[in-house]
Amino acid sequence: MLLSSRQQAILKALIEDYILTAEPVGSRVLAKKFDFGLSPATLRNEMADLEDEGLLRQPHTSAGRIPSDAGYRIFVDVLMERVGDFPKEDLGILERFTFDENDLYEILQHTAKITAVLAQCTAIVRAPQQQSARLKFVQVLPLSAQEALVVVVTDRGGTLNRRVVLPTPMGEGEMATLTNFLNFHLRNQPLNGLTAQLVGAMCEELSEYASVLEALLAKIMAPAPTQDRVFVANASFLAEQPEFGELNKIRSLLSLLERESALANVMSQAGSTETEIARVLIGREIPLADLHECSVVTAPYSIGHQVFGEVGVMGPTRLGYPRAIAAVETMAQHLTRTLSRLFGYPGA
Amino acid sequence: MLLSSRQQAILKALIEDYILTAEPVGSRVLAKKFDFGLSPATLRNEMADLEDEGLLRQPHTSAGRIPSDAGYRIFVDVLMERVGDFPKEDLGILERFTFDENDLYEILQHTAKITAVLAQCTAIVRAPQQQSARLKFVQVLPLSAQEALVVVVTDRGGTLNRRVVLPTPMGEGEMATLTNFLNFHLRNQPLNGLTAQLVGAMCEELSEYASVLEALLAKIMAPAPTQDRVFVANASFLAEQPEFGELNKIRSLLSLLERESALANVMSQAGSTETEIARVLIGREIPLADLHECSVVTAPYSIGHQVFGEVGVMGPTRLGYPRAIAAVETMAQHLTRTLSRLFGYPGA
DNA sequence: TATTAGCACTCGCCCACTCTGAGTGCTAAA
DNA sequence: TTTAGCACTCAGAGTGGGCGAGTGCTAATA
Repeated sequence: MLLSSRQQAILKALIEDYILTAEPVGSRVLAKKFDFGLSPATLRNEMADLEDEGLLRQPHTSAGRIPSDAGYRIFVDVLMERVGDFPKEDLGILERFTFDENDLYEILQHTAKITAVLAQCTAIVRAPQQQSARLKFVQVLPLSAQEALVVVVTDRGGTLNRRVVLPTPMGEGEMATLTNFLNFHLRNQPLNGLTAQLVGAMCEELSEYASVLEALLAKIMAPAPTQDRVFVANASFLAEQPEFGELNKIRSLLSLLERESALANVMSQAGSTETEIARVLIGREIPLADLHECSVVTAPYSIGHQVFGEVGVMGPTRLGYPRAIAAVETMAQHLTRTLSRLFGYPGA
Repeated sequence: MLLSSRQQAILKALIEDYILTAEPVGSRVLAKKFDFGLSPATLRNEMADLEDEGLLRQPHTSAGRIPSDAGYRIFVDVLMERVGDFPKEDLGILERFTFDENDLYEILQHTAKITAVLAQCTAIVRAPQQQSARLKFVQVLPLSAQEALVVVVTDRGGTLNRRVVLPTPMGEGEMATLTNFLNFHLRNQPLNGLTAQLVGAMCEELSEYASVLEALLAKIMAPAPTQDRVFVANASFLAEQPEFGELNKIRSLLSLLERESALANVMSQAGSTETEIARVLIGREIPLADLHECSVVTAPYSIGHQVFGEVGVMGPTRLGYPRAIAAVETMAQHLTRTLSRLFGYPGA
């Protein structure tokens, strides 16, 4: 199953042509477009061999060849030329977004959009549930004597703002005291780890404010969205692809894109373990029947050395892999940098 | 152009059948399904009259009739029976979402999802740009000696959290002073109304903190997303509709759903002036060619007596109008209540 | 031995054609 | 005013032939 360098060249050319045209590639066009110095007949023989190896297949007898999943795999692993950096005008898009101003989810949504533009296909960004996030900082702000705003900052970049109706009126000084008390006890605690026991202990310690504390802690512990959040951009790209010309396929893909948990699953399973390095899943390698004709490319991003989520793109197996990989890695890096700058507190 | 009550009954029955089946309705099925006590021949005559009035049309000679935009218009304005309340199990969905815990955008996203379930079609929720929002409250929190978190609460329910690198280190006491100073000057100011002049005056007044103030104010004024934000749910519903069986139509609709500004336009123009009252736009009434085969139903929601955005649904002109209207109005009410509770400060 | 030209063969696609059935409009009778 | 009957229309499904792209095989060639 070792390919001669000529076979490699043919396979590479054929795949690149098919990625561009979406048309099965015949021996004649292959000979004409690429200068192998070989006749169509010779190419036919080589192509037949490649088909025997399982790297190409024919949609039907009188059609040209298209790559199989295995063919794409070799293309991605061995044959393909990685693209270097994106041209300036593309990266200019990055600058147009002032990430600094926005909150985590807006940043991720923007990232998805930019990734879609760079990779020229559908983009997906996953942010994991904030369940196990740890509290970095909490502050109780007076809105009125009866109401307070609780601001919680987590080590995952999340900021929760929650409104609490106070059981008893309180002054600003009391709230400041409470803030100090809460920070002392809760800093570095996981949000979902605030057990009834801990709450009880705290209420006991500051028994005069027990009822207020209980109200506050209830809000702080209140579960963030229990699901992973997933941001999709340029979904309509999928509808443009000729391989999804059948209505059923489009429909199943569209509805999949709306099932966030399924998407999150794919993303987290597809992600490589190495941060900011792309991993490619091709066709049936994806453990989800709806995506057996698709490929996904994902790269994890991180905050403070901990993988935080993935930037990914998705398209038919006939995907512009070099571009997709570059886009996904570039954006994962960018995201890691941005998030670390914004949320990576020195003490973390 | 006055319709006899018999014509009205026929028109109503025909539209209701068409909404259910998506098949052109012929005289035979009409006679069979509904008990008019009339023969198909008589119905044919009436249907021909209704067609002359422009309320029905034939896709082709040998097909049944389908409603025209004008026909739907009469159906919606006159004929249709409004649905009362949703059954308990449907409204149960509402309760499952604990709106209280989430921030504005999450609430709106949830609202879109629930609306889609209730109306059984694609849902859209618009939140207008926060440009003209007024500052209700600002607080500077110390993250470290070098960094602060600025929390801005607006009268539109938005909470902005922005990280500021301080030009000079500051203690907590100083930050508290700054917070007081900022609140005194900025309360009730529109965020986009912080002119250079005002900034200058403030810096002059507190000249010792001029550089810090400038950094803080730059962050506070930094534009929120300049576009309206739009939340879409159940987009795949559109792909399921037989009237969008052609790929081109699906594609144009999908790409439209991704152009937030265009959507926001439609929503804001379609919105009625009366809050929580649905307005229906049918087919070519929508000033956007891509939607000439669609209908949208929208109802504005508000915070503190000011219209804030719209809850809407969208589908083919063959839309379940009664359900759609009820869903949209229910959710607009719910949203108004929720947002007023969460963000409608007494002082507003 | 590797390559190439030639040729018969396969098969999807397109087009024209027919047939069928649903639904109509019109006319004449009830 | 309503209805039965009938001729007519037309989309859609099904059929069959021609076209063309592309193949595999064989025999000739370098």
